[in-house]
Amino acid sequence: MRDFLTVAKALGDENRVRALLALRRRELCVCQIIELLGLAPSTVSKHMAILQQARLVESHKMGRWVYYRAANASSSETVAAALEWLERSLADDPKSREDAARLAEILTVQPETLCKQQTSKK
Amino acid sequence: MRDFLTVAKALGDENRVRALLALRRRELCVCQIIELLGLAPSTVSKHMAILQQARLVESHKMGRWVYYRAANASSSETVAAALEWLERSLADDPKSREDAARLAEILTVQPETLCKQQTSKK
DNA sequence: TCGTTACTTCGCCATATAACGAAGTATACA
DNA sequence: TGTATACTTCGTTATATGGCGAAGTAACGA
Repeated sequence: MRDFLTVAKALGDENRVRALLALRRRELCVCQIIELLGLAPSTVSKHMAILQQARLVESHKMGRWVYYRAANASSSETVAAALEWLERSLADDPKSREDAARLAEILTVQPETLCKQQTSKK
Repeated sequence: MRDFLTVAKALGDENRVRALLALRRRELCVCQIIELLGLAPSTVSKHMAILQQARLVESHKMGRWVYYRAANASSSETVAAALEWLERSLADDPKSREDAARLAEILTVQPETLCKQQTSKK
């Protein structure tokens, strides 16, 4: 029950759902998710921690970069079924398509360049 | 996206999930749900309104009694998939079983008697 | 080794949510 | 035609959540 509620709460925020949808196939580093969502780094970091707590995403560190990806199907029944629900409900969502297009643009820039752009914006 | 978030938020509260699980097969009037959850009538009414807003439950009025039941599968894809997720994740949940046993007791009492007991408790 | 970079944690604020009791609404029954 | 009943709506309070910037941590690079 607790696991279910943790997952449901994690899926109750639009920005987390957008991040999760973007992470369905490819993995992304935090600065790419920041760019996609247009939120402060600290906010995105918190969102990713909540998704990870719910086991909806996994992360690994490569040097200075932290990469996140959606959990694979062999995780818990609750998580697997939740990701199916997400897929069935939002695969064709307009916002999801919009984000996919924006993500394609973001991916043309090297993560390193992207991060430097973000710091210079301040 | 909005529908998905409304459903996810509705599923993010333990009392609402417990009510929804109880309503999977049989319909219940509000006083029976009040008895099951042990919450104030106004609180239960609000929870049911949130579930109904998300289209996870339907209601109909019979005299003074309002009956709720889980939405049927022919509702939206989002709702149908959400109810499957719930089923797959929590069918065997300990709390769910406990509630099922408690519900069996509650159902031995006529709703009318149950409601009167509740008002007399004040 | 000392800065820069990429991310996280902390502290704060504004808003959202869950809980209750009191008051309101609608329906049965005397 | 009241009065009791079953539920909902309203108003309030305590806590949870999402947002940010500042400060902290870990890793690369000059």
